[in-house]
Amino acid sequence: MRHARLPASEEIALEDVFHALSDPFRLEVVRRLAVEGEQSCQALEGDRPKSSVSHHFRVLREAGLIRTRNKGVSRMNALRRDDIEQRFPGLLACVVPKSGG
Amino acid sequence: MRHARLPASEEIALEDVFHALSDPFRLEVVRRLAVEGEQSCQALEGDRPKSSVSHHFRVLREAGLIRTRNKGVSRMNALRRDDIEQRFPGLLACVVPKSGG
DNA sequence: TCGATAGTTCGATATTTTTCGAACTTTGGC
DNA sequence: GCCAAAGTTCGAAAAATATCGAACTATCGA
Repeated sequence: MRHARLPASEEIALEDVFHALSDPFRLEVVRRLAVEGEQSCQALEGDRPKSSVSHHFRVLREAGLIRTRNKGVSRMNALRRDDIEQRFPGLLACVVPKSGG
Repeated sequence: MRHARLPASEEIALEDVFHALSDPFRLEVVRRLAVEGEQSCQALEGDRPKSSVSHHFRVLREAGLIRTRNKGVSRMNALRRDDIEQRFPGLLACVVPKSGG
């Protein structure tokens, strides 16, 4: 299983982040990861076939928004909060519902 | 000349804003409007033909990012700073170079 | 090792965007 | 009214994305 490339924090490009977040499904995924923490792809798929879900997670990963690790038979996706905050301070706050504040 | 619709502040959709800003040319336009203030389309066109420039300004307008008014023979485009800030506080700060502060 | 589960990759098709020329509209100046 | 300048709109062609099934990979448990 070849893993898709993960940009370093400094390499995250604003255009790519915006493109990734311009899709309603992906925006919702990011919001849920922000609120609920690390999740498997399956936990966030709607009715979509898995190839479509996988595609959207890949876009998020390549944009630098999420990181994926193996956990048993599934893969857990986590928002790269600190990396994003460091690179584009305040961006996440615009995206996620105000989280306990 | 039928004017493209301009969403009210409350109608501005985050997906649309992100889509509008995911294009390098449009992102640059927004940055320049932020720094230099109101500009004609011509002042910001690169080498592009005017139909292409017009298209990009329309995307920005329909996303709710800019407002356009007639000024003599040209049209001046202004960033909808307050509307955007009201709807998505902090978003513009992620996009524009830190402006004296 | 076999089967099941969770994702990924590939390939083809569909949809959306972008690009650009040509024709058109609006405004200003003569 | 006529011409030029600045944009807009239309239409067609090119490019980028999204969708989805099928085949493939990796991990767990029996």
